[in-house]
Amino acid sequence: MCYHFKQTKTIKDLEKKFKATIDSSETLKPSADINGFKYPKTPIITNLDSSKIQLFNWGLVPDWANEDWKRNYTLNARVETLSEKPAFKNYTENRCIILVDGFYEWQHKGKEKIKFDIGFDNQLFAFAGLYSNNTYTIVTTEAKGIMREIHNTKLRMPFSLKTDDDFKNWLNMEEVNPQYDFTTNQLGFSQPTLF
DNA sequence: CCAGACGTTGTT
DNA sequence: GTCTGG
DNA sequence: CCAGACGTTGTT
DNA sequence: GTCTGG
Repeated sequence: MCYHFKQTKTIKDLEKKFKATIDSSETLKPSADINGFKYPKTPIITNLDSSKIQLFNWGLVPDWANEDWKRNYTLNARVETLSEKPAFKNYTENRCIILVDGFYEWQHKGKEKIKFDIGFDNQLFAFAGLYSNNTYTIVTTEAKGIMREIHNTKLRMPFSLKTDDDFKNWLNMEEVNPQYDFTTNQLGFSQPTLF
């Protein structure tokens, strides 16, 4: 799963990395602590117009949902069942990528929980996502590589995209595999990295 | 048949 | 809106 | 979809 | 076996 990530880069950095422009009327708030449970607006790119960076709210709300829709439960979407779930099946072609430079997971060690900052050397990358109206969900997949050590209870990780081809393939419904050669940074302890 | 769900798996 | 548990 | 009913209508 | 309430 993925409920906490960071997007600390500037508009200029985003535009350069993703070869897209952001509408100046939008207010981008770089943050090292983006919490899904607050349904924040964060930068994404949709397959409708990949030349534009837009700000959508995290937590997908289906068209038919009423006002008490629990967005907590649509922060993530399992890639294995996207086309089966009522909340997601209509949106499997509403592809988007979520622009980030890292995310957080807590490794369980006995009773302790150790926080990790995970990414690709703090460089911008993206999560695979789906959107409905102005909301999105982050697609998750089975944990691989180092994520199996860190997210050692649920064994899930965000479906991460790193290269221009990855971005394009996800948006165009082409085959794409998640990247998982993450760099990690243990927070709150002396040693900066593990493994 | 229809009311109720529809989703994921948290650190605080 | 569609699916499903009861 | 499946567990559970599936019957009648007495007074003792 | 078939119907139906939940």
